[in-house]
Amino acid sequence: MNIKEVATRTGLPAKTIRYYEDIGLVTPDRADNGYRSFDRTHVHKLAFLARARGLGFSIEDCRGLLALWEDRDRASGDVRAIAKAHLAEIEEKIAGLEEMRATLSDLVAACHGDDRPDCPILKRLESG
Amino acid sequence: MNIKEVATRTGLPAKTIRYYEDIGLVTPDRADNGYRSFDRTHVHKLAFLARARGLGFSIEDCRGLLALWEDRDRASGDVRAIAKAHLAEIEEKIAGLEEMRATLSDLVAACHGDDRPDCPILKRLESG
DNA sequence: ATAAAGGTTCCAGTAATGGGAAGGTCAAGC
DNA sequence: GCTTGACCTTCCCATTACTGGAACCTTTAT
Repeated sequence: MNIKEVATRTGLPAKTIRYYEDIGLVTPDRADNGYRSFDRTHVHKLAFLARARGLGFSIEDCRGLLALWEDRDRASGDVRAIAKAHLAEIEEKIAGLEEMRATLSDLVAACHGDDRPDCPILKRLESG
Repeated sequence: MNIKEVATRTGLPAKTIRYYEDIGLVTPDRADNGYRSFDRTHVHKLAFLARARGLGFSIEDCRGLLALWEDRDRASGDVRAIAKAHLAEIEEKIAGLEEMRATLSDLVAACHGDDRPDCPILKRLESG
């Protein structure tokens, strides 16, 4: 299977698939003409990566998850630990963004938003 | 005023202040020895930048906000538009992260997390 | 024969810094 | 006067996870 079809099947851009090969996440075979040749397991692996990335796991997280995935004897506790750490990060990010949202929506609400030069948003950025 | 003091006053790392000069956000004077020389207005501007960045405005947003801030005749509607767009972005990010959190916390809850190799998290990543 | 659609490698750029090298400057202490 | 240490300078490389583009080769269809 050539790269374009893999791209269609996994939803990953061809560029990204090549990049994943570069950094050692997949190792497709090569045909005589130099084209990458993917089989079912490669596609499966890439689809796994696409989903994990979609859930916001970093590339390095994915590397770890892949290793665990391919290790028949892995402990599910290891996977859980990665997922839990990731969950904590997500929750932190959400908290930060919610703080921003609160401040910003206060500011937007306070701003009359017309042609007058008086603007509470800038005032706030000016003086803290 | 030398860069270190400005860094202390604004909370921005010296590196970042130099970078902001590079990209044209501030233009400190230069002393005879080549050192950057900041005055009150520079510090004020940098403090403004620090706050705006702290609220998650991008550098380019900041450039726009700074221009409006320095324009005595600006319309507060312009500022409000930037802030509203940013608010919308933040809300999108929060929504995305909350989806991830929901999925992940389901997965973590479903995973027994012991030494057995059976892991619902990997199963889910495997089959979508 | 030619053109389109695919494939390849490599180089550079993104956002917003951070790290560190190599070297100039300044103030204090001896 | 000299040294030490803290500060300043510029410059280049690294980060994350790709994305775009150039230059070039292969396959397929007309």
